[in-house]
Parts: sequence; C-alpha cells; structure tokens
Amino acid sequence: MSLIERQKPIAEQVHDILRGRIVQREYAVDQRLPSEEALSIELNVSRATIRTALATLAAEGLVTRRQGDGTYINKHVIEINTRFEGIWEFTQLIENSGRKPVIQVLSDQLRPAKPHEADALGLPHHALVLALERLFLADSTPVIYSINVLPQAIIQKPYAPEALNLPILRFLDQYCGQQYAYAVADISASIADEMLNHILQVGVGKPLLRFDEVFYNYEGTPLVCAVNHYDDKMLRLRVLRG
Amino acid sequence: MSLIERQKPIAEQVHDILRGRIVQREYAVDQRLPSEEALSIELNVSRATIRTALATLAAEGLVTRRQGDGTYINKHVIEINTRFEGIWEFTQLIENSGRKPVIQVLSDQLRPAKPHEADALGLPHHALVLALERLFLADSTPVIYSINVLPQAIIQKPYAPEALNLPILRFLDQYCGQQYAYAVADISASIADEMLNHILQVGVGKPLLRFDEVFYNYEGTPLVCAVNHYDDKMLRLRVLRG
DNA sequence: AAGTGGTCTAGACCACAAG
DNA sequence: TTGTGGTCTAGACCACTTG
Repeated sequence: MSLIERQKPIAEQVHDILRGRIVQREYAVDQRLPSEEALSIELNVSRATIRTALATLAAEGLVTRRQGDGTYINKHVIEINTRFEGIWEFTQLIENSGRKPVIQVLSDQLRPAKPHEADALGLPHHALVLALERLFLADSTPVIYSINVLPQAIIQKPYAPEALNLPILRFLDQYCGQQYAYAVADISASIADEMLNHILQVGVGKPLLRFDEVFYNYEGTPLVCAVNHYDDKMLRLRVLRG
Repeated sequence: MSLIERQKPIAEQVHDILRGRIVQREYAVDQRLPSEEALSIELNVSRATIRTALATLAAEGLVTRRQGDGTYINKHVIEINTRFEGIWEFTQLIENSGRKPVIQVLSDQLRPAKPHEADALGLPHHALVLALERLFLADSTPVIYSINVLPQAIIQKPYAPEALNLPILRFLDQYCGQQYAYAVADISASIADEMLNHILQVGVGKPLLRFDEVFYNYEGTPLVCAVNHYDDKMLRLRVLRG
C-alpha cells in the first residue's frame, strides 16, 4: 500500500505532498530535502516522477536544487503565494492578499471599435465590439479599474448580465468557446487624472500602475484587448524570480 | 550520422534547432509542428528528449501544445524576446530593444546601513554596507536609475573600480562567491521628483516605474537589496504570459 | 479509429559538490 | 570516493481531439 492514489497525475500528487510537508515545516528549512532516490522509494514511484514534481516546486520558487549537493527550501518564499502568474488574475491577486474580491460592472456597451482597438484586435475599422468597464474591489476598496474590449463576432451565446462579473478569461471560455494560449502586456506607470481619481479614489496626480494587454488563442487570433489601472498603494504587486 | 553533437545537452540542442526553424519560418506558422514521434525519428533522439525541448519552447511562450491535437507556433510571440525573466537583467532588456547598454557609476560608498536596509538584509543596525548608485543608459539615453546595497561583510576580494560596472549578480558571483537562488520584487509606480528628474531627464511630476528588490542565496541569506527607477517612456516593458 | 500529446516506468550513465 | 542531481533511452499505456 502506497501513499499514492491514481486520479490526479502521480507527479502532481507527489508535488502536493511535498509542498504540504514544506509549508507544514515537516522538513527543516535549513537542511536538504531527502534525495530523489529516497523519495522515490518512500512514495513508491519512479525517480523520473519525483523529478518532475521537484522541478515544479523549483519552478514555483519554493525550492532550489543544486547538482551534486541537494534540494533546499527557499524559506523566504513560503509566505509568498503571489508568483508572477498571479499578476494576471486580479481576483486571485486580491484573494492572496487576504481580502475578498468583488467585480463591479461600471458599464457595458456594444459599439464600433476605436482605431487602436480595431488595430489590436485585427478587426476592420468600426467593427462592433463589446466594451466592458469594470472595477475590482478588495474588501470594498477599489484597487483596479479595467476596460476589456472584445469583438462582438466571437460571442457565441447570449449572456445574462451576471456573466459580465466573471473574470474575462472565464467569460471567453464560457460564452465564446475560446481559450487563450498566451498574452502580451505592456507595464507602465501613469498618473491619476480626474476621472481615474473619481473611480479609484487615489487623489489627482497620484501614480498608478498600468497594464495594456492583448490575449490570443492558440491560432494567434486576438481575443481581447484590455487596459488596467492598478492602485499599488492598496494592493502590493510582489513577484518572485525563481 | 545525426544532426546532433554531444556537447550541450541534447535536449537543449534540439530546442535550439527547433527554435531556429520556427524563427526562420521553416515551419508554417498556421500549421502544426511535426509530431513528437516524427521529430524523434528525424533527429535520432528519444521522444522524451524531444518532449523536454518542446516543453521549454512552450514555457518560453513560443509554442502552444494541445493534447490530442498538436503543437502550434504562437506567431505574435516570435518578435518578442523579452520574456518576464528579462525584467531583471536591465542590460539585457536594453540590448533586446536594439540599443547599446552602458552602466554608469554615479557613486559608491561604504557607510552604515539605513534602518530599512539593515532590516531587509538581516543586519544589525549600522552594520557597514556598500551602496552603489548607478545609471543604466540605452544608447546614451538614461533609462534606469538603480541603487544597490550589499553587506560589506560578504565581499571577499578587493575589487577595482571597473568591477562596479558589472551587473550586480555578476559582481556577487565574482567578488563575493555568492550565487543568488531567488529574488523578491515589489513593482510600483512613482513620480519623478527634482532629483530623479535631474538624473533621468523625464520632467518633474512624470510617472516612473519602481522596482524594490531583495536577492537571496539558496540558504536564504539576503545578498542585496535594491531600488530601481525605470523610465517606461524610453524603454518599453513588454512581457509575455505563456 | 487514428494520431496526437500526457504520463509513467526501469535502468543507465554523466557532472558536480562534498567529505 | 561517495552521493547528489542532470541527462538520456526504450518502451508502455492513457487521454484527448479530430475526422
């Protein structure tokens, strides 16, 4: 009888087990983890499987591996669950900070695309797009003001107003039958004008982070373009380099 | 005779070959890549090796893989060589933008640590640190103003003034015998004051990106803390989500 | 049903770091 | 020299997508 059940991939189960042991401090933070061979015997899986699990932990930044030496826990990382990927899922980012995320729809309209939107989305000028203006709240404090624009043509199913509260990637999946494959983002700094101050309550002239994003599917078709204004005073953007 | 020479790891050679074919447009961007089995026969390596090479390409965002379907090229990504990792190597970031990077040392001093520095570096108050104030230029245009602070105690060898022009991670390696294992960064927006304007020439009141970083070695010992001010008007920070 | 990528195994050898 | 992680192979079966 082993600790492993078939269901999730074995490598993933091993990953979860080891991650649990690390965060529960079952391994001394200043010492090596057991060797790959020892783990493969204990958990009764092949060494290759142990290796993929450890590779995942290393990719997450939780451990560092050194050839000829061993696998070490990165003790300062244990508390930081916001890896870089988290930048993109605003609701998750807010949750990780220990607060409750709420998405508030400020407006939604079907309208002709503006030139730069048509350009980003590869649409003819004045093609119809759905423009979604939303506000992300953390415990009722506004933190991110977001405008998403997607071609009206890719919407396949009628949607209820509540659907507009979904994270945009989920909306794409559910109502457009589209999964994104990759995204490109420009990160920059901006300054709150009267309108942004009105929405985010940061004060006119205060600095804000800005993300300009475009999401593509695996065929390279643009799905959404977005502009996000981020109040870094209310929600710290802490990332990890592994 | 195969295309593969033993020297670099085979998986890496395969990766380079495939990457080359992709960026040279030897595979049609709208079609699948050859299957894993086909590639393993063509290049005379095992399927597992092909898989690690393809996994790397997918991690870089260059391709997307779909079970039961195939491996596709992400055509919008081919030109973007600045993956997220690039954020941290400023000289590389500048090179990727097609300009020549220069590091200019504005000042270097041995001085007692300020409280927040001692805190970040885990040092007793007023312990000696080396504070390095530097400016990164792209084709002689200032783009990043950087202050690095490291404990004087970890410096093992005397260094010539030229050594201070090295990227900080290289300096750590060469003169402190230290390799970093991971780093934590806070990304935020700030506003240029008189001093920053004087250095970066952006205009007082203009927005800047700011990175606050701490680098750790694999034992969890802090090596450097840094504050960087980044002029996003002169050097676009474009990142990729894979 | 056929073909694709995803997972897993067992065993081998190599490169590196430590004592 | 020993033990660690790094690389590679050959072969098997599974899960998924597409025609």
